[in-house]
Amino acid sequence: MNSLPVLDPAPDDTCCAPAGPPALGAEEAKQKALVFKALADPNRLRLLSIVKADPSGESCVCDLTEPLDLGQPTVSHHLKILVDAGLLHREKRGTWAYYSLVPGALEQTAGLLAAL
Amino acid sequence: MNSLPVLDPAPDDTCCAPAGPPALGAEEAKQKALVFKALADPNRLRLLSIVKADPSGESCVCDLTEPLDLGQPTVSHHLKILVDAGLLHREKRGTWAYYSLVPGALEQTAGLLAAL
DNA sequence: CCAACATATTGATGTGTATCAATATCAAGG
DNA sequence: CCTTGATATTGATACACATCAATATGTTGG
Repeated sequence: MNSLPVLDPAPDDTCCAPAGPPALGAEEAKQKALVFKALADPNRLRLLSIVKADPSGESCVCDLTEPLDLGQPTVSHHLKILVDAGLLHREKRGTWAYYSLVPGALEQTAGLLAAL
Repeated sequence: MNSLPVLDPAPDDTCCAPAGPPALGAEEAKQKALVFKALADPNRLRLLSIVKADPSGESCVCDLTEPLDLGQPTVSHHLKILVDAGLLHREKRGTWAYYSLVPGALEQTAGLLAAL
């Protein structure tokens, strides 16, 4: 009920600031920090890595619980955080939920660093 | 007493893995997560931004406390985390401590995302 | 409709962290 | 030496978060 795609839009203060604050504004910083918060956990990095490495480009939860040695609810929780951050895409087919990288999301996140 | 430069070295398992694990290993993931943990706070992102934006390339703590509206010990704490992550460099000249971006650190961090 | 299975949600718990007040360290000036 | 000023460290507190057990939801097959 609370999906907040942090990466996609962000079209509010990156353009022609009228009296631009000298550096990163508080709001902007909070938004960007959300993405890095999603990346600030070893298991979530591994989840991204596994999903990215899969030849089919997607993985279901059942394929992700075992390599991380975590319980299924925990993996589900981490996946939700990655989806909310705009890094992963979730598609449910039948009983299974398939997760895949949002195209360009990692590159866009890398761009956040360059734009600091 | 506990400086752990996460970014600089990392020359232990990026080369010719003998029986390479399918994706990101647990150790490697923990290391990388440390850098993103350092970035996962709005105030730390703003600190980096301010230091980067300064024409002289460096800022002292006294210049950083005011724009963030935080106490001096808190700013000092955040700066330490950024230094430990290998993102900032600290140089003390006289009474003042000057912080500057570690050259290439942000680009290297962006590279971590591409290498997932 | 019911049983079985995959995933998500909830509640509880321990750990980490951001912040501040108080104090310590340490350099410069008198 | 002592005082002043800048930065760092410590202790305490409130809040966020990672994890799991238990349960709910929802889908497939009989």
